[in-house]
Amino acid sequence: MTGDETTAAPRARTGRPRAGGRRSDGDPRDEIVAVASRLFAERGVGGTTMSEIARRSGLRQSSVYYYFRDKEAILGEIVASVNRVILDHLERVNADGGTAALRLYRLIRFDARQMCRFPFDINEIYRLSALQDERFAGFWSERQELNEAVAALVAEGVAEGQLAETDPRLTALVLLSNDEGTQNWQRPVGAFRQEGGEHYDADQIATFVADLAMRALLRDRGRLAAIRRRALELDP
Amino acid sequence: MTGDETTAAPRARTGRPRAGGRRSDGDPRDEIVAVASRLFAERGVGGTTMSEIARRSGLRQSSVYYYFRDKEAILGEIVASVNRVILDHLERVNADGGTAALRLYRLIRFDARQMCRFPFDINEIYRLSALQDERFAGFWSERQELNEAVAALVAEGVAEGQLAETDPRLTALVLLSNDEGTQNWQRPVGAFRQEGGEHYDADQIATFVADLAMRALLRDRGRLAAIRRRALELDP
DNA sequence: ACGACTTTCGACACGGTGTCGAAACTCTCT
DNA sequence: AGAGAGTTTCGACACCGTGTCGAAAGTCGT
Repeated sequence: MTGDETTAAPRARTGRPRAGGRRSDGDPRDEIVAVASRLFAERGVGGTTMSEIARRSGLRQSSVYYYFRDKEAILGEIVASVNRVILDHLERVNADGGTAALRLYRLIRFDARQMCRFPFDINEIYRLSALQDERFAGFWSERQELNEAVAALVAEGVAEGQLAETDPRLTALVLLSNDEGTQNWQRPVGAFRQEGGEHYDADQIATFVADLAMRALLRDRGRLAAIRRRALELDP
Repeated sequence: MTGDETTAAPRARTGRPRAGGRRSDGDPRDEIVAVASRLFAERGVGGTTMSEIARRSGLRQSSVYYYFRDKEAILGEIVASVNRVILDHLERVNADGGTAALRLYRLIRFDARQMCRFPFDINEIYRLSALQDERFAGFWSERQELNEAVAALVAEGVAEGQLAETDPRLTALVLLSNDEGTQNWQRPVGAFRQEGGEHYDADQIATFVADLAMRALLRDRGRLAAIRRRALELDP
């Protein structure tokens, strides 16, 4: 949103005026993305039509193709930052320091909570983006980066003697799919919810998932309570 | 397949003959299901058209609607027995007896291995079936039955003193989504495969997932090796 | 031979995707 | 002031996939 819109009348827009006289409140691209985000959350990507996105954006169906090549291009825009959030948290966690076990706990708990709160079906996104590797290359390389970071933390914890012997690569895969699995029990909106998660909030679920992971991994499980306490201080 | 096909010429089929002279080798319903299974595994349900199912079944596109109301009806037929397999194993495991921890290990390991080998994307199936609750009610009630059975095993193990204190309901959810997560690392066919799982076979992954689960849950992790050994004897 | 039944097909309506060319404006230059 | 370029939007359309409908083309029984 530029300054124009909040004070004087918005400056004239070039281009053909819209039918029905409705003007965009801002950049049509941003509005399309916002509208599509809500629809993807409610109905999934497959259940959302370009016509509906256009209609709710105040455009005709064909106009959307002026800004986006296709529906997957809109999706790409929306999910471009998904992994960035958890990778930024990883950097923060590593910058804060602490044992590998503490940092791992913080990361897992953060990721699980984010997945609980994530409005989109991550599995649908995985599958759609897997079908178009080139266009979602960034998404996958970031996801791989996260996997490797978790595996590295696990390996570090084992080397420190705080974590018991384990295969770091498989462990990372399991931990991250634990987090993703939470989407099937609790999500802000969406058609599908498996019974069971609705009695808990995102924090409870995330803390539980992180606890269970550390119970599996810690050589001395007596240390879990202290790790949890410290993590909750650092990431309320 | 009836006896007719293997000896004498197949008995005349009523109804309009197929274009191109090709005859069905058996029940057209069964052939449609078989063809659709392969296509759903390769391309996902969403990526499979009724035209392609018809074509590979030797029919015209509209003929498929004579046997199935729509694509989801075919899917329903295919997945009708998915949960039955793991529920049957649960019955077998309970009939065999043994501690709750042993039975839990066997169940988790079996489910994870089944998920590795399952050609379809379980998450796509979840989402498609969630959108049509009435038609997939059986699927969901069986899934819920499995959840409750796992929760009950966990509760029993805690009561026996073999498993450490935990929330049985959340634990069941985590364990089963561990199993499902394996689909993203290894599956017989399918477009999507997250890097990491390809170096392991289904047995290795399943045993690892079961091990990690028990490491989290067992009060005395020293018992894990004996449980694993016993489980591998019972379920090679 | 005829009618009932079954299985299959062709034609079609409808909805969704995506393209194309033009409408309807703004802006700049002469 | 007018012309041309550019931008944004729209209408029309081709194509594809779903799903329906009525008829074709058989078999079977009376």
